Amino acid sequence: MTARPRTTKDDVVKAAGKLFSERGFHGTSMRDLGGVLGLEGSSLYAHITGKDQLLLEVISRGAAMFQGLADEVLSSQDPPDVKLRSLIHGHVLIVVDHIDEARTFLNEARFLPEPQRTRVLELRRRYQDAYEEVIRRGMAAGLWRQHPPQLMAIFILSVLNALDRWYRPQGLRSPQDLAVDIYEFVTGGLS
Amino acid sequence: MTARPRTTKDDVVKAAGKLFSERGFHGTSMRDLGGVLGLEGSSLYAHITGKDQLLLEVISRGAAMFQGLADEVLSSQDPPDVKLRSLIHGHVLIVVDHIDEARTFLNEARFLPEPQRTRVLELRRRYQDAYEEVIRRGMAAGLWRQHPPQLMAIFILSVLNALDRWYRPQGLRSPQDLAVDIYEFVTGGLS
DNA sequence: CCTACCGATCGGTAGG
DNA sequence: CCTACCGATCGGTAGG
Repeated sequence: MTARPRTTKDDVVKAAGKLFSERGFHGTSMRDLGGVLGLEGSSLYAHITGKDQLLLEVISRGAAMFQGLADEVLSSQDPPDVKLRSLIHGHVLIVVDHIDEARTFLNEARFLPEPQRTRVLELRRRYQDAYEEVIRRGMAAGLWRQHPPQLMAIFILSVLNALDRWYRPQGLRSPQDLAVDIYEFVTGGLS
Repeated sequence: MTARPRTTKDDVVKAAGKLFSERGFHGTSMRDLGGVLGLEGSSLYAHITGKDQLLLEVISRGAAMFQGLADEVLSSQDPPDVKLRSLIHGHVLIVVDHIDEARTFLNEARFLPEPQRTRVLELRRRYQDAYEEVIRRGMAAGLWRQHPPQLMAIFILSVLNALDRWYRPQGLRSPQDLAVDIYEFVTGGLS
């Protein structure tokens, strides 16, 4: 009655994200990955061409979510403070809902072969630029005190990017509450 | 005339810190490490008993510096705001002056075998508790607005622990300036 | 998707 | 600190 389970490429990429984020890229073997999927390590090569490609695939998923958020917020007509609020809320939700891809994107990109490594670092830079731009406009509009926008962007992203290190789903605070707390904390620093 | 260079255990631990922090523990082989010291990989075992022990040694150096800072600040008679300022300045200086050990302590501890791994995580917890305690006392003294102290400690440490990801010695900002910027940013969030 | 296997590399040891 | 080496494991391929 129940459909026979069949491993798809999506299953492989998801499982790889979990292992890469927990044990690191170099701490994960193809046999480990096969093991959690109930396959031999060599069988994975029916779905992918190599371990490096698998890493790129996981990281690209993470990158796409953050870039999608930045594009959406930047193209809106909201004032800068609302935009910053949207960036923070969106970022928290991405980390909460897709923690493996987010962690791999943030922590394992350095193990990508060139030129992919450089490309991913550029994507992270573009994401940071989105924050910087919103902050700059908010200061220009008199919403926040004057500070170096680049430094403020780094500080805000420091708080957001550390989320994956301590966030636990069973925690008392909902993702929404957490986003509000972070927004208030960082705008306190901007005021 | 010049003394013959001779590799000491300290050289080995320092070089290991550099490689572990740059390439990760599992991305560094004993032969890699020997290579940067001008030795064969097998020669390293005259100085150490194993790769795991080497990781513990690097991490212990990082842990000791942070714990030393926390002990010193907590035992002082300064008011909470001065204590927080001292913690932040001390933390910045540790990261700036000993970035390899700090990064390895922060990022590679999960690869330690048990029970060392748990012990190091407890040290990190104790370090966070120091921040929490200072924040709690500052709030009780009316220096800062009431917020959950644990959450504030996490946010402040998020900014501090992200330092190793972007700090560059050739940057325009001196470590002292940076510490002031961080203090103002996070106390803005506390006010 | 498995079996059988490849050459390369891993952490580590023996003996000097 | 090196040479010579160990068994284990690595990413990956051939063939079915």
